[in-house]
Amino acid sequence: MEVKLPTFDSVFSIDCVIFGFDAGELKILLIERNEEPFKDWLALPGYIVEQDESIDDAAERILYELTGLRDLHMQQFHTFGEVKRHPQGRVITVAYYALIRINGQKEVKPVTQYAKSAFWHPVNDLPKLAFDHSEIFNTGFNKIRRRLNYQPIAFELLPEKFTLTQLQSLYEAVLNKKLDKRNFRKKMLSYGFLKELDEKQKGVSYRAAKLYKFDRRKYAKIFQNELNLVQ
Amino acid sequence: MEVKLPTFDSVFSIDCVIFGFDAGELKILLIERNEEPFKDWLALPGYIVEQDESIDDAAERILYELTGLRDLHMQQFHTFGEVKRHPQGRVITVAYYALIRINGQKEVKPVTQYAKSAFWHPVNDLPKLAFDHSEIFNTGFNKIRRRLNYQPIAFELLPEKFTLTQLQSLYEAVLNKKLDKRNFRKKMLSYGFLKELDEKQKGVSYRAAKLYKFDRRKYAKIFQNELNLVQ
DNA sequence: AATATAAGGTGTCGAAATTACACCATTAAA
DNA sequence: TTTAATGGTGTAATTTCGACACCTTATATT
Repeated sequence: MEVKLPTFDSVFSIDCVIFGFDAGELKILLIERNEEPFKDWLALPGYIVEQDESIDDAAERILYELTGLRDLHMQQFHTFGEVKRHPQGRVITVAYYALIRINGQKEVKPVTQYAKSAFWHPVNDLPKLAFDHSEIFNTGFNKIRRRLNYQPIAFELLPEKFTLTQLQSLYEAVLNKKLDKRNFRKKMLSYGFLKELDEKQKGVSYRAAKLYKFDRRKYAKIFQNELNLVQ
Repeated sequence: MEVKLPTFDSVFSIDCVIFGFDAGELKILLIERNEEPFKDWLALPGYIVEQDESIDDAAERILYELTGLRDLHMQQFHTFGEVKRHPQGRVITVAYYALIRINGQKEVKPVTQYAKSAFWHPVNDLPKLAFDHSEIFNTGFNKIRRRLNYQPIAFELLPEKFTLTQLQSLYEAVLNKKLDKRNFRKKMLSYGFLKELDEKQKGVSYRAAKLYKFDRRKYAKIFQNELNLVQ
């Protein structure tokens, strides 16, 4: 039996592709929908922009409502405006991405009834998503892959203190290729925006690695004219 | 006396930043508005997206109606969604750019009454534009400056057959800096996507230069993984 | 015919960046 | 004490980058 849905004329909406990095794996945030159409499907967090809020504000609000996450640095990357994207009417969607540290403890949980749940899912082997969200995800993933080379986005995904191996495995996850350890370290250190700490990794069952911090001020100075960080 | 304008709830619109290159100078296409608000002001060509057309289709249609130009390869670059952008109501605008050859003969002329005229204007010394169009232009100019390094956009601005000096002066106009002639030629030729023709420039009062063509197929092969074309 | 003008076209060398490549050191657990 | 796992390091060959100057050719001018 087919459910008859109401229709509407035309709305703006926001969809969010939120990347996290955890246990050497790149993940994105998905929700389980609780409303028709695509009820029970997995989808990107997204909803409708209000009359009196900018799209940037809307992106923050919507992400919060659907996942409980706040104060991310979200950036728009593409607008999807095909006519038949949404079964109920005309929807033009501005897609945003953000990068975030997943600390084991950080729980994600919808604040509204619109989503049943929210959770992290590895970017490899994503299931089919609602609407054209698979396409939106792909577009976003390609964007950050490219931006990795000229913006310090890697550091938003890592904890404040990180090891060079963690940094490298993040690059490898995003670029989807192996990098040479010695060359990677040489290059990263040569930029001068990594601050070596007097601290070591803890709780590992092998030789502990030195911890580093990302020095935002040095970065800003050096990269006024953007460069490629990795080949 | 203040004119009272009608208001509306919310619309999508398109604005176009169309770059052309002529006589060694980079230009964009402006219209003179024929309607309130901002009647008689200069503005980017732009208008409202219809219910039943995709934003890409709308961009093509709107550009045609306001300038008579057709079949450009337009690409979206940013969406502007501040609340107070438009005095009459909420407007979210997807901005597109395109690059085009200005052949002396190619006239631009509005097809609708919405614009009084359309014309090319050098990107240096642009006047203040209607709405937030100055900001839109700046954002677009920065985008193509960056894309110049990894997309063959230069070739869309040049005539089909061009000299290396023309190519270089286009790069110089977009990047806004002088480049070394020998290094530039060495690098461009080394990529292998320029086809040397058996023809020379005509009608110049000095030694005629060889003409080249851009070889799209070779380009596509070489640049599957994008590179920087110029430092 | 001679000259002036304007742009076309070309090569080298040093510096810097990139790449390929392998082994010993350290720590914790078994 | 041994094993397992990762940390951490240097060099040499190659490639790319950037700086740099002069002769050639075509047309216009006298």
